[in-house]
Amino acid sequence: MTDGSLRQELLGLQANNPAVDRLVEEIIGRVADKWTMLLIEILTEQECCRFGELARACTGISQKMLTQTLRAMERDGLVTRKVYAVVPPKVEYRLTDLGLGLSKAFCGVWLWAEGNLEMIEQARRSYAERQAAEGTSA
Amino acid sequence: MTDGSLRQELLGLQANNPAVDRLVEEIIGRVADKWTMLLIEILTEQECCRFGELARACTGISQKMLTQTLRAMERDGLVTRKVYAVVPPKVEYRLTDLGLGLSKAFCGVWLWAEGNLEMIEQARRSYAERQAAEGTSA
DNA sequence: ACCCACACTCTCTTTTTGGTAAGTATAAAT
DNA sequence: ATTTATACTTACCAAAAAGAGAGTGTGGGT
Repeated sequence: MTDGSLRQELLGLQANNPAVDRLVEEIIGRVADKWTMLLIEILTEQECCRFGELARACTGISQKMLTQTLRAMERDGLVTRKVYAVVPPKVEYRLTDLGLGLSKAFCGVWLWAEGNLEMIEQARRSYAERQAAEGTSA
Repeated sequence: MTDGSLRQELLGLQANNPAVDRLVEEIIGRVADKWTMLLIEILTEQECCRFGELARACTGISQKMLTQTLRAMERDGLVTRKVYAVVPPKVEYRLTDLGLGLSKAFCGVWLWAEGNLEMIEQARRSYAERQAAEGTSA
């Protein structure tokens, strides 16, 4: 248990291929940002959304970021974008199977965060205390 | 299957408490960045690392970002920081149980990314093609 | 004739992020 | 006396990200 066996065991896949690793890191960096995760969650809860619905559901997002994030997700094959040739315009977004798979994968992280909220907050408090203590003694 | 049952089923926890949701989002935003994920991976592979070892293992990171990320991780209770009062200085970092839990949670995302690399790259190619096609016709 | 939807797009400005490089402390080695 | 090693910290600067807000196209309602 002192070596890399845990990750290997958990991953159970190819031995560290540096090229694959780099790609994986790039994809995770791309995909693991706040808005992407939020949009995935929203689209998991309600599978078909229009642009405006997403804007309302995704509190605090700007139009710009919404468009940008959705485009990136479309590019990566996480969502489909269906444009209706009507006026006023109508566009529907929904997760692809790929996107749904990512949603499930993220679920573990959500669970962890939900389950450990208290511990994290406590860690922060005690860190702050330690800092304060150092401040007074130093 | 048309409503939010999937997430509820997968999460199986409290009904959407907005305050909790916001905290969870904040924590995920904090924790799901490139360097944090990389450091967690490194510290999962080798449970005890000195600052310099991390710097070497985490290719491309600057001292500044390394210190910054490690401090944030310490603050959130993901790593412990053990300082030896020697000269030259010696500091050892290792994951806490909380950090190890997050490592496992991230594992699902790594697996997803590794397992779907090909699909993502293909999605990107076909998106690029569609863009190019629109460019010529429009 | 005019305004409203809706889903953007564009420009401009502010904020945040991250890199570089230099500085710090100190004991041991040369 | 000078250098070396280590783990930082600080100051400065460039680049990238994100927000605000106005503009766009068009068919239908008034």
